[in-house]
Amino acid sequence: MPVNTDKTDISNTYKRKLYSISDLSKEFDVTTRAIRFYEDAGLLTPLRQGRSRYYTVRDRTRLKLTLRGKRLGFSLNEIGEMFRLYDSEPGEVAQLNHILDKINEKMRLLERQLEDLHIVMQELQEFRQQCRERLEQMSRHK
Amino acid sequence: MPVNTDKTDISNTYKRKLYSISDLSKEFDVTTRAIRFYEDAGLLTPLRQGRSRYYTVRDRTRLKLTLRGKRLGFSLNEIGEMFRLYDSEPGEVAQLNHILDKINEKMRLLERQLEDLHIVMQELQEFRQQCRERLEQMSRHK
DNA sequence: ATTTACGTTTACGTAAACGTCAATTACTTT
DNA sequence: AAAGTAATTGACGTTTACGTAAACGTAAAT
Repeated sequence: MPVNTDKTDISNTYKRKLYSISDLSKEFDVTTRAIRFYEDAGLLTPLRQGRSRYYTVRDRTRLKLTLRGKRLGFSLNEIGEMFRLYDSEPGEVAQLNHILDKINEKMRLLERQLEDLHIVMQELQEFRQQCRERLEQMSRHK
Repeated sequence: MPVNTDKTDISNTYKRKLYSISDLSKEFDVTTRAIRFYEDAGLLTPLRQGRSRYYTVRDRTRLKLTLRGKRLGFSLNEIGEMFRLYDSEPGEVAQLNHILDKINEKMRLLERQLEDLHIVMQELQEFRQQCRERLEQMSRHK
């Protein structure tokens, strides 16, 4: 549940769309330590009211993207790089082409990963099938 | 190129199907250090002729599987676990069912990863499209 | 015979991604 | 006011997966 005390400047300014660190921690099942660590890594930039952190919808989204990236094996640095690409004002043509290169590189990686994934899943299915046949045999053999 | 001196016991016994550490290192583009590390982790069990290591086809396959597993984000321990499952003599029904549970667990993980992969790839494609449209605009604006 | 290439062991180093205290602050509930 | 609850800031510890360097062995090539 979002933080909502309605007396702080911050929550008025941002109209109740703020999350505390434990809100996010619970929602995504990560420790608060990890969340702060992602901040150190430049992935999150929560508002500060004194010492307290308040996370916007944008932060929440970024956290979600971060965790998804991690599940795909990306390092926090790589994830940060993608965020920076996404946020960069694409002023010049050269800049835009550079971003396109980066995107294509990531895509190649992901395509390879997709291949790997299919192979491993198929192998696992075959193995599972073998196990099931073994079980069949044993039960018929009584 | 596989090791083939034809005078050692080992290469006669295993009929020329042996690889040196640098053969594998080159073929799969991993350092020899990494290969030895995988051995320490119990993933490879090369033959020994004195101090030298000789890798069988089985070792080669396992190395390939190891690297694929790594690309999918599995730890060496998890990879080892899968190898052990695969090698285990499925004596009892209980044992077999346990293996099936493990397999199903991995499959769930991989399915989630597949989802993540599709989502990220789609996001990247959209982003790429935006970049291209920007470029179009700029070139027309000349 | 000695360089060159390849391989081995041992051991310490390192980067990433947090975990785990400990000490402190702040709020709120009793 | 006291106690409990949640958050913060260090700071050090830990695990994983190797890198790197030293010191030595072996075998082929010059």
